[in-house]
Amino acid sequence: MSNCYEYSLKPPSTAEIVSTFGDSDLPSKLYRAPYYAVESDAPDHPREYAGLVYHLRGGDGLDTLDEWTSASAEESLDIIPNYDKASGSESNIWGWQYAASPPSVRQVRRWLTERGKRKRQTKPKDPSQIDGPTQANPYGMRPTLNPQNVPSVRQEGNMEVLAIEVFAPSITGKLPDPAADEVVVVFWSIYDSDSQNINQHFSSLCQAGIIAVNKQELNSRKIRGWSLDVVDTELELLNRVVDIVQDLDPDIIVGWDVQTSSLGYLDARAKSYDFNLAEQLSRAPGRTTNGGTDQWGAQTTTTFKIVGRHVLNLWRVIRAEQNFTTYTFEYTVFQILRKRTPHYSPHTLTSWYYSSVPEHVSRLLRYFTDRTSMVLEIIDVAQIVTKTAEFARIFGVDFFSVLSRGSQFKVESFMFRIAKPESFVLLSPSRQDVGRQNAAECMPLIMEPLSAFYNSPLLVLDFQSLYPSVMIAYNYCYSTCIGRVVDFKGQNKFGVTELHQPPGLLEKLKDHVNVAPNGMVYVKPEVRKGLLARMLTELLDTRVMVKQAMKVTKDDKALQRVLDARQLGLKFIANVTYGYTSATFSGRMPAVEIADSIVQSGRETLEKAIRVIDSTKKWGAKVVYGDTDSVFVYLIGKTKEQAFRIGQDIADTITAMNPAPVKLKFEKVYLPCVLLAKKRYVGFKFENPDDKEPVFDAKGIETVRRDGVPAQQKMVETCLKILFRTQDLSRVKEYCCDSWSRMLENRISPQDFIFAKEVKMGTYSDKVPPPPGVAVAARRMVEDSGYEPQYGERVPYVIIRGKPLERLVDRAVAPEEVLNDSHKYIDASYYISRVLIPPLERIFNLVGADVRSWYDDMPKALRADQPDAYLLSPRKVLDYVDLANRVNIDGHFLASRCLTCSEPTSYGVCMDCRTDEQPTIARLLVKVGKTESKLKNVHTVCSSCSGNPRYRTHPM
DNA sequence: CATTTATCCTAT
DNA sequence: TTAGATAGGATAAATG
Repeated sequence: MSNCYEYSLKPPSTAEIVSTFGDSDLPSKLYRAPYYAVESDAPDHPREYAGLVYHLRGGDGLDTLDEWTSASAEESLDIIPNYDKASGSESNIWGWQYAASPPSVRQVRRWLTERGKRKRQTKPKDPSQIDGPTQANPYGMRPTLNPQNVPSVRQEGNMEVLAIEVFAPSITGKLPDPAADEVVVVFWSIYDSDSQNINQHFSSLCQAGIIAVNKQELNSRKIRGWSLDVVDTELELLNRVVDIVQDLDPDIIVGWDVQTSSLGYLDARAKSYDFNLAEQLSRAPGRTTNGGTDQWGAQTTTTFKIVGRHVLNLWRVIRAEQNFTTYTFEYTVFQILRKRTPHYSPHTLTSWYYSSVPEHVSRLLRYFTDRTSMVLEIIDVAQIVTKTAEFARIFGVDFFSVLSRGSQFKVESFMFRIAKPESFVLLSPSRQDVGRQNAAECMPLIMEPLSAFYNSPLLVLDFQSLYPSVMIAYNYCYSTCIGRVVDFKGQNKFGVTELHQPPGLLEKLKDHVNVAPNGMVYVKPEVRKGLLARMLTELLDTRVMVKQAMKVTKDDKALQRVLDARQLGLKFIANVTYGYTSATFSGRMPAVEIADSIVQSGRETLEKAIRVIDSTKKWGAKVVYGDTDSVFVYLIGKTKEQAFRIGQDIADTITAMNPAPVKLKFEKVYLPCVLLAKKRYVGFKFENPDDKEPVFDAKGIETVRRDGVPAQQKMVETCLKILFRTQDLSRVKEYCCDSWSRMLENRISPQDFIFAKEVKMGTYSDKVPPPPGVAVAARRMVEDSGYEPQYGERVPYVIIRGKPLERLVDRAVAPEEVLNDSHKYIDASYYISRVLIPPLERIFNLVGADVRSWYDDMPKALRADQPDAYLLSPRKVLDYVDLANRVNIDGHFLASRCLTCSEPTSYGVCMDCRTDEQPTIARLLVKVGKTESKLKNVHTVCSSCSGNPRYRTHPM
């Protein structure tokens, strides 16, 4: 390790744990925490802080230790092992010290008795790496932040990742139920997440195996690259899994879904043998952190935890990282690995397992081995481990906290590293204190846009990191505020506390203060540079350095990835620091007054910029929209080239008007563009003057939202493109009418009409009908008790034709139902009237077209048998009930014609054709072939047309 | 027919 | 125990 601040992200090995804590007294929680503080005024729940122990009193049995009630911060530090008070170094705490959270009474006692006896193991210090400010390092930043000081690729920093998937046949054909269905095969694969590996072929880095319960057909089937291990019983199989985990000793265990399959299923099975899997797999034998209900884990990461190893629930990791319309394994594989993978129902898999055809068994094994290695491949391609590890280093928190904890924890951890050398102690308000804060009074500026179609260049400029810049420029911080200009309600409240400044302070400092627009007074940097300003300056500067480093190391792919992750981590902290001050609901140390100062200053900065732009004659510009930190400037009658010049001029002028580092950046030119509403606009984007082809760029509208259907996204985008390219409304109309008639004739792919929205079971009000996705999921739960959507899972559904006035919820069904039930039809008129027309109407109203009339005026022949409930009043709909019923009956007959000879029948293939087998089969095969090639064609056309892989159909 | 409530998802 | 913020648009369905 190159410097003393380097610490590993890997959990400790069993040997290390035992050598640190001894066999008999392992801490209950081995996740590495930097160090802990016990707060003084929340006796019920001492809260851990990534920082100093500054008071040790009350709470968690510690109240028996009377002598500590009056302990000063200085004294308290002594009880932390290896804390070197003289130098302020905590090097060993950052090393392999693992702390329980919070320290037990026993642990504190032991620290007490061992104090003094303990031999300190501080490493010799390199002067450039001392925490305190030096000339080279004026703010005493951790060397970790300096890209030059950190070896970008560590010799032993890589982690071993083990993927586990399991197969349990289910007799019922439903999802396997851990209470009844035994696990018969376990698949595992391990790889080394070293970022140096990117040039090697992925499969060459893996080692993999299958553990199967003895079965004749299975024993003879081999999969290349996978060792086969045969056992006699399920219990033996579980023991083999434990052996393998202990033997390979991975740092991370992963499954696509570790709650209901993979490890979660194994754990549930293990319970029936009274066998604690988590305990067996752990690195601290006999320890587990599981038990009880862990709602938080279930909703964010995983409830299954193993002491000493990280358990990743891959779908949740992906959900947090990527914006997908669904998070099925198949869809994720397609999006990330760019390949297709089939999905088989538990019923099919089970039938393969019991099949006597050897091919079936092979197929089953192949399916799962592929799945297991793809889990690792996703982790590799999406850079999950390396990215998370880099974030952990930047934030100064442990690996798992990067995934499991919120932004406050990370800001705090980072802030503390700046606060400590300054001898600042963060206060720790109680929930009540936080709740008693004043209400926020300031709001960002969001202009009402001049909604229109803009045919001349529209400039977009935004202030780069406005809030962090404001904090730096005006020195807004906890540590620089000296109160209000005028007392509020007779009090001088500041955040969660009361300010008691010495009398005469303001007089003394009156030439050295900034007064924020909300009436708070802050000292200028020459008096004291604020903690937040200091931290943000470092963050932004370091980020610039990292970005520069990226430019000069273009050839080193591994390094690029690390640097990119580092840059993103820095950006993250800078962006959420404002949020930390304004976290009024759950805040750990919020201060509304600071948040208000920032917001109001930001607002005034923007307002001033707008005034200047509007009033500067030479630009001939008009501000038509602005949101928080951005301005949209219309340059009527100017060319694209002029626009780029003026844009740069505006940016420079406004930047020069503002204190550093506030900077207005010229972002892009839209030509043409549509402003629809606040936070909703779309245009053809040019980022450079010499860009030839514009990029379709939309914000807030249906094309970028995930609560519509693919057809809606495609149609809105295509119509907009036609409008932008040709400005010919008749072409748009032609396209729309064409699409609608195809829908009415049912010449559509159901794929394009699937909604998929998040479902959060257990959070819904029972006063109103549930959202459609919830109703669909609930119905499926009745059918298959094993099925319960995970918290936040996106449940797909389509809307089918139903009786008029039937509620939408009752017409929402799972997509498979439409495919499997010939009486169910996608409700084309619902989709047209309620899903497709409204967004188009909003857009084309602005150019004077009436989209709905296009539909109303369409040749009605096609729609004669479908009264359109959405065009009628509810009363009139009732008149149509009879007709609708007839239509339904008619539809029934129409759909039920023999597939080969077209004679009416209700059996798919009529009895006559059934008896005449050979020609029927031949005809059916021809039909299947034709239909398949048709479908393939459609897919090709579809994807080539949209050009966006996101809209390509995928296996469900 | 307008307003309110519940829900979802996005912009900044 | 955990948990950045607010503003805003949109739909469905109940309510006044």
